[in-house]
Amino acid sequence: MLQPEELGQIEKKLHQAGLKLTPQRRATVKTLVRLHESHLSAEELFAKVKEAEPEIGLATVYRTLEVLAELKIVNRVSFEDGITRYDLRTEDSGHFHHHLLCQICGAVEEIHEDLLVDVEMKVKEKYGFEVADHRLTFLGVCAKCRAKRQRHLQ
Amino acid sequence: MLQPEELGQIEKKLHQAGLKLTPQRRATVKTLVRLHESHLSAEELFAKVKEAEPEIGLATVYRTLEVLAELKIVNRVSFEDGITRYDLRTEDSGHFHHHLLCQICGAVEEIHEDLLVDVEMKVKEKYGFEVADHRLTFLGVCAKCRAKRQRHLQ
DNA sequence: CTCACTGCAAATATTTTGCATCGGA
DNA sequence: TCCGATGCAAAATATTTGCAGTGAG
Repeated sequence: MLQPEELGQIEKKLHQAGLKLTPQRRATVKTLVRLHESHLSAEELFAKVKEAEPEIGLATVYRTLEVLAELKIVNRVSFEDGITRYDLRTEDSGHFHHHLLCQICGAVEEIHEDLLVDVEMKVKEKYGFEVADHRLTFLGVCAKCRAKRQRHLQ
Repeated sequence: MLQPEELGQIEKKLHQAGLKLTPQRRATVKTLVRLHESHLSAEELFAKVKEAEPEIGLATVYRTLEVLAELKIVNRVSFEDGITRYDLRTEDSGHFHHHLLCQICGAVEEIHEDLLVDVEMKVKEKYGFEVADHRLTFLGVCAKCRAKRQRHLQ
């Protein structure tokens, strides 16, 4: 929805950090914004970026992702499968988002609602731990697969 | 605390699943229970098990961990560093536990308190997602490092 | 006695790095 | 122009697999 906006924002951030805006970085960021719902791995992103920028190398994608993670533009996440995925931080709210991973169909849905405000406060008070960020994934059965299961039980 | 108890429980589970109780599996499970607070990687666990069972191979440790994960005896977890770690499920409560990962010193602390009862209910109601399990890690600064930081600021 | 299990080494998969070259600022 | 950024290939890690031999049940 606010994708072009985000694209500009991110390029600005890169610029402010004193980094060069190479065509490879542009293409990588652009693809990342376009497919931000997909939770791509480095390899997958590489394949997508290559469509627009065939000269790009996999190492550059890794290096760009590293830079983006340092600038807090993306989060590294991993869903049990040992592959690191990259998740664009939503720029609209300063808030994190959570994931719903369906164990039947493998779909990952995002929840853009901070459910942990109270919990984080409790962690701070009770354990003296200052929370800066979090990773929360629920594993279970998504609405679609639940419906499907119902149908099959008849 | 209830380690020997757990050890027996786990071996019983393996047996019930029709799996052989080889010396390698015994040694692996025993080490896992003994060091259950360490969040070991396969490689680290291998090194530890090797002390008691020098003949064991790394592949066996991987294969044993796979079996244990299938039987829900361990959870796979990963803390952003690309390495899969294995976390013994606490047998005492049926409940999950959460992690506090200190970004300064790298320590991982466990919280054995289910903070998400309300949140999971909300997820079910609002998103139609049936939660079976979750992974929750807070990233931040642990109490120890906070104290250290205070001292250095003086 | 049988077949699941194992060790070892080779194969894969994933990510990082060295280095000569290129090109954005 | 200059130094950061890139591509490529090689290296470093992490994990899986094929296979012949072994031993738990």
